[in-house]
Amino acid sequence: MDVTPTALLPMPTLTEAQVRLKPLVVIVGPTAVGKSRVAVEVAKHFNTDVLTADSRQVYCGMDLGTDKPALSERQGIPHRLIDLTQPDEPFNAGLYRRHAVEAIDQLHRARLVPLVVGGTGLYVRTLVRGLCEAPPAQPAIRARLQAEAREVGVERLYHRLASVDPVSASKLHPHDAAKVIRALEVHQLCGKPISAFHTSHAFGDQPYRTLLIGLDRNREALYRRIEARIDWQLDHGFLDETARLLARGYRRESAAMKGLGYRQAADYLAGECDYAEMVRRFKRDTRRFAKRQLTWFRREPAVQWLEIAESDSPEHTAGRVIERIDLFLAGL
RNA sequence: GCCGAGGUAGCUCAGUUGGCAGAGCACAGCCCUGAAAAGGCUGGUGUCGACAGUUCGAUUCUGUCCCUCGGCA
Repeated sequence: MDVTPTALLPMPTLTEAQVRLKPLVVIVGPTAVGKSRVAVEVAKHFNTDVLTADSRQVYCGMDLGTDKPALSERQGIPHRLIDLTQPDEPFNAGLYRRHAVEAIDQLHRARLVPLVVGGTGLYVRTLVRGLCEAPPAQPAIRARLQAEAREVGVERLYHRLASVDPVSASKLHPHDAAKVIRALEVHQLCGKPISAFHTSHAFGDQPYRTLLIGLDRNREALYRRIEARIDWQLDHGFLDETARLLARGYRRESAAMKGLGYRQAADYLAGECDYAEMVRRFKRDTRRFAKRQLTWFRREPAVQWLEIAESDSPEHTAGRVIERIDLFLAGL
């Protein structure tokens, strides 16, 4: 960090009393709403880092397709919780939480406001409301359950779940392979139903004093931005990035390569659809994803929503966010 | 102007031997506790081009008109 005369650069650090309350500011919103640009401005103002909450930006080498901010866009602001692992390594909400808690802790020790920005609802929730103590995924067990689902059908697994954990079964749809498998996995690992962990935890932790800000735009405008961004990515080497990852041996079935865009691009590169169809699916699936994100965040309690108008600059939106944060800090 | 074909959901179309219409895509809503950019669920009233006639009843039959697309002039 450069040594700058404090008269020119105010350093709004937290007081000891504020730090003790463990404040946390989180900016959420659908993909392409403009979170990253705003976050950099906000981070500059508070002289803090940007902590991303993005399940895809954690992978090294997946840059363009995950809309990872380029170095120039970061404007000297450290971005953390990016590039944490390789695309063939398992990553999950629990690992994210561990990394994030550590980063937040460091910022608190420096008496700075931790600023989390991201679109992965579950990851944000693990910070804001904690994560239950159920055992983490165990690759061997999971692989076996997946194979079984493929061979005999998910319904059979669902039926088994209904006998060992009727509570979970009643909450899941028999076709929801991912969650049925996870529930069976937990039961196999520790003999306890995952529903027991969920019930006792109930997202009841409150490790931080949190301010949640949601950014949104008019739906049509958001969709236009999504499509424009995808066109830009395709014009700037997204297919090359995908080809490079495939060439390095990352399989199409891996969690990382099943991400938006990579999946469609890999299908196209394998000759399974033409270019126009690939673009169509990439855009459509991204629109649908943005919708799911909004459903999730709408349900998250206490989100303060800010609607961004087409004519608003990132600086303007950042100004509105900073106002909310100032109010929040003043109330601590 | 004449001859064809057609006008049904945002789009492409199916259909009703006359009984208040249905698929795909698009879209909308929802669920989610270590795969979460993943995974799953739900949703179709639309002047069936307009008007008139026949009929108990017309989107379906008849007539006129309007529009679209071909072909011929």
